[in-house]
Amino acid sequence: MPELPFTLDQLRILKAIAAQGSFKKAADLLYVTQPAVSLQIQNLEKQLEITIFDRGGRKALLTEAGRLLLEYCERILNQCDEACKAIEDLNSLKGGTLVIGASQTTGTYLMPRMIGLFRQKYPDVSVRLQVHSTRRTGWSVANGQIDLAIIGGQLPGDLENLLQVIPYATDELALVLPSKHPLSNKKEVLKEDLYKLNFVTLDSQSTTRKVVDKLLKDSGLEIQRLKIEMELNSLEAIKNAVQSGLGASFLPVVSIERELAAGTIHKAFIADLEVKRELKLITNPSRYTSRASEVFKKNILPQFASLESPLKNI
Amino acid sequence: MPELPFTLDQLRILKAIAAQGSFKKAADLLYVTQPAVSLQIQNLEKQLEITIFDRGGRKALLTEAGRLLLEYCERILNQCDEACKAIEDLNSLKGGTLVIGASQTTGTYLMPRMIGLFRQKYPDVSVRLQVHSTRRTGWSVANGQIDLAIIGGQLPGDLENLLQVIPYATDELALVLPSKHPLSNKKEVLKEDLYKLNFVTLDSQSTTRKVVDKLLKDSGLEIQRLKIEMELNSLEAIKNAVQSGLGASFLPVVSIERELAAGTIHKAFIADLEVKRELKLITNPSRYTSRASEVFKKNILPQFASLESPLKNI
DNA sequence: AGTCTCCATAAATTTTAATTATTCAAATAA
DNA sequence: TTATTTGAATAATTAAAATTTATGGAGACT
Repeated sequence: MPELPFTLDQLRILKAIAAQGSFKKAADLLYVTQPAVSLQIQNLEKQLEITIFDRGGRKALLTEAGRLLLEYCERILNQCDEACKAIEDLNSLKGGTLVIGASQTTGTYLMPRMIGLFRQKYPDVSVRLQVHSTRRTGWSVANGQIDLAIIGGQLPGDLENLLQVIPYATDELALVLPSKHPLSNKKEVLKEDLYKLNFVTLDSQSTTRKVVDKLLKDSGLEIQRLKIEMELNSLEAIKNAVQSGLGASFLPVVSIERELAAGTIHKAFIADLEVKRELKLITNPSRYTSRASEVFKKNILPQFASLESPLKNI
Repeated sequence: MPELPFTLDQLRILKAIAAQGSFKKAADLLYVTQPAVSLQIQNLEKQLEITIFDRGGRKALLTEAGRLLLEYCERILNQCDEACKAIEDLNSLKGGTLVIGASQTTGTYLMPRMIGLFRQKYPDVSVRLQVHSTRRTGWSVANGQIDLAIIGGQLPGDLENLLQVIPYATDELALVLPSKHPLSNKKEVLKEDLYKLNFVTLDSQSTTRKVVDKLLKDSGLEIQRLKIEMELNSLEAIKNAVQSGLGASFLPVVSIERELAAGTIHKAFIADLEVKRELKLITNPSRYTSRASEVFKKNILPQFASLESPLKNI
């Protein structure tokens, strides 16, 4: 590693003298005294073993070496200014990238709206959405590949206390029926009715499926008595299956808003059962938080938060 | 004038850490202690209001802002290195330009050889030769447009004591005759013989002409008695005229070497007269002396110097 | 748990840079 | 010419900044 033979301050002084044609004027311009300027240039000349200025007459004139150095000087100082600007832009969210993680469900039905809102406010920050399993998403947050993530399931225990997990909204997992199903006419269904239904479910690897199973079990249902007609690995496929009358399912309400509005699918109310899960924001507290990530958490997410979410208090 | 938000040292440290992945290793690399590195990065982060490194785990990882800054950092440091190299080259004569002034005579017959020798030794220094009148050459040296000059005449009085004038060689102004001229057979001619000759001379503006006139006058000749056949403004033209038998002339020996060797022109020895002028190096002592100029004066010129020249003692 | 590595922090020291005051030299003006 | 002004160099002092030594704490590896 070679020593640096000059400092940016010296270059700045050099540039000022060259522009002003005088040590004194340069000193005034830089708000320092004239000897400060003289000494710095002397140091510079000593270190580079060159003479930079001809101080003969009234004006300080550049020597050949001086002109050469000045060229580089201007280039270097310009680069410095540019660097500053780029950093400022990053600070003021006029640049940079926000990397968001999400599970299949949140990534498909929730994130597009959130990201849309964010981009509307900060059009100069580019956003990258990575949809992966809850597990993998968690790890990405842990090792910094992802700035923040929204998940609907449970993190592996080891990650749970490594990361900051903030529930910000509840997502109902609604019992949905084909619109021409007999139960669709009832005002509400009972737990017992569930055993009579054929279910189309997500495959058992899925986080959402696990959540549903756990919630049903916790509320006293014997899930092994539920009849599973088929297992699919896509919510869209399940929605189609339900609409075709193949069976019932528990689906996140966020994923069926359009179908409910169109009436092609029926959402049943269960008298004595509420299947709800929490949507959580996960971040890595032991890592640097980008300004964009900060803003997303503070300004965007609360607009999607339930009333009881801690985010509402920010 | 904006303040500089960082120093080159900080950038150097940043680069080292990024390369080594560790504050400590960077410190070792730069031969400083680890806290020095830590503090500088902290200052940098404070001044730019960004976080540059994620110091969570075993390795120090760049944040987004850090990566951005590093890009500029590398560019800036590269420019610095380049600047150093350019300066070094200039110091070691691997670049730069030497501007030499000369009068017509020296410029035509002497400088090409000198410059040839210089370029042979320092092929990376480009040389610019400016041939002008002695007067104009003198002024160019005075105001720094020319690094050094070789002249054969007298400088205007005001320049004389402003510039450094070093006689480095004597140049004989030989009496030359057509080879078939009757006097060419004599071993030597006398002053008196000059009055019988027809002269072809430089025009009266020329420095060389003035020098010749002055020298002849000083040695007791009545120059108005000398018959001037014609006045030309080019040495080459005069040489041709002499070779064609049109008359005699006083010419610098340096300008007729080829013709003497070929025998197409005759150089007469005058018994009681030596017409010699001094060739002088002129420089401006109150101005910066480039390395190239220094070297030219110390290494090249002495090879063309007469024994009694002060340059021989360097 | 224990050890090791790495980074942060604090206090002291050293180094560097800036200021004030003064001198010197050249350019301008009387 | 001499006096005055202006710009730069120098010296001594003061102020600021970076570096070091010493120490503490947190995470990683055994």
